Amino acid sequence: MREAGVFRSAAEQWAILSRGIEAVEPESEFRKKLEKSVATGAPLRVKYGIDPTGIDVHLGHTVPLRKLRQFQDLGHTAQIVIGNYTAMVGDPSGRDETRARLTREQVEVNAIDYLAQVGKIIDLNRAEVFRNGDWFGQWSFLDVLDLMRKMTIGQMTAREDFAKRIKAEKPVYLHECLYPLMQGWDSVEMKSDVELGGTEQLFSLLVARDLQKSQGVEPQVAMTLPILVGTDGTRRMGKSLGNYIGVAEAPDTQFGKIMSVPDEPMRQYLTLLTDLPLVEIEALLAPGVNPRDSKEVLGKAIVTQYHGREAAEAAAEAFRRRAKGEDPEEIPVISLDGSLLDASGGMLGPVLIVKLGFETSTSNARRVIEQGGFTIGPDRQVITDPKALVPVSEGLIVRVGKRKIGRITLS
RNA sequence: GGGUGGAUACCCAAGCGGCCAAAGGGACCUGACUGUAAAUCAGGUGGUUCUACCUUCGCAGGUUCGAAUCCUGCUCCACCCA
Repeated sequence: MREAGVFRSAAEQWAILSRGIEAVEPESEFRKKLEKSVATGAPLRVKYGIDPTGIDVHLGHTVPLRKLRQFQDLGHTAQIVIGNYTAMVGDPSGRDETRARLTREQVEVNAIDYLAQVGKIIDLNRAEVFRNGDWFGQWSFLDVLDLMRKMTIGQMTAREDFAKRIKAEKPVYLHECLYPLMQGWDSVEMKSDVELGGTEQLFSLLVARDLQKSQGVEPQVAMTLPILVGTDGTRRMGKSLGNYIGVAEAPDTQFGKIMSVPDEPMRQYLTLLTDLPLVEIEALLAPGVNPRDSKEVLGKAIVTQYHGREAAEAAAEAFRRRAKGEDPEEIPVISLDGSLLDASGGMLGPVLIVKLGFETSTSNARRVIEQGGFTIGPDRQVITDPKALVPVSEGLIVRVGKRKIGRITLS
């Protein structure tokens, strides 16, 4: 941590801050702000907005958050704004569908949960936290109209995401048009110098400049970061797409998901999600290096950030065992109601699988059995007949597929 | 306000009276293989007391031996005209 008013040179800061970014608009203004900050000893206020719409902060969110942390480490002020009011509007950015509206209560619960997760990356003790309901909640309809007159339909519909939806004959609601204006107004209230966001946020980030100028506030610069692709390697990481890795997820899950990411986005992941020096990253990506080994380095680096080095090593080890077909060191114990067994201590396979929570329907469990994905005991006896009675005993090890495993304890 | 087109399983999207639990793609699951929970290949994916039965094609009714498919009303969406 640095003392307030003590900064590295603007050039040094630029070298650190420009890593992995998509763009800074306008760049010259940003350099000037840095220089001015060094000269006057006044830290820059760097804003990052979060919509408390869900509860899982994933690696995609950490890209701007990690950048914000870099600013913090250089002595600047992190400004987190919780869009508790805008969440009730729904951000259209990068979306081809309208977002659902959330209730006040949901938003507040989410906000608190969010901050807890964000705290893994940002030092919240040194950050300013805002809620935009603090100002929007006070507004009258007249204020809203005043805000709306700052932009035209033409400007609005020029946005790619809206244009796309219009072309696809999908609805664009008026309230969604208000979103960038509201987000921009946050910057007016917060007097932000820099705002971070994904590339799809560029429009909103620039709207803020106009609003700030109109209110006599020094305009912010927009720093955009690449959109992280998800574990499928093609689409953006997102909760609704089911291709995300959450910061709150278990070490094994995080590690496993990293290993399942296709080879292509490796460079992006290494650059944006780790602090590894760029030369080391190039070495990991060099031809001849087994991508599996590079992914292991990446996986460990990421799990370490959220769970510590020890957990990362353990996750890597557990993964290796699984890959070799060995059982994990610790097999979870699952209790089973003994009265469900018949007189000879047997149970139908599909029923057993559902009772253990490995599948949600007996039909599904039946299919898994027919496909040879169900084994029992230390010698991994394969059961392929869904009608066969499985002899259940205390301590029996049951496996479904490659990842689901449990040791039965009767109760 | 008028007109036209549309609403199908997790998502996209065929089907337009019986052969439809509903083509195809994505996603997911299982198996084989391996560089791994990559890639590739094969199979599977509404539910159940499973060679049968039950529930599903925006919602509610109706016609018919029989409807996702035809008719009526309703809800929602897009586009065109005003």
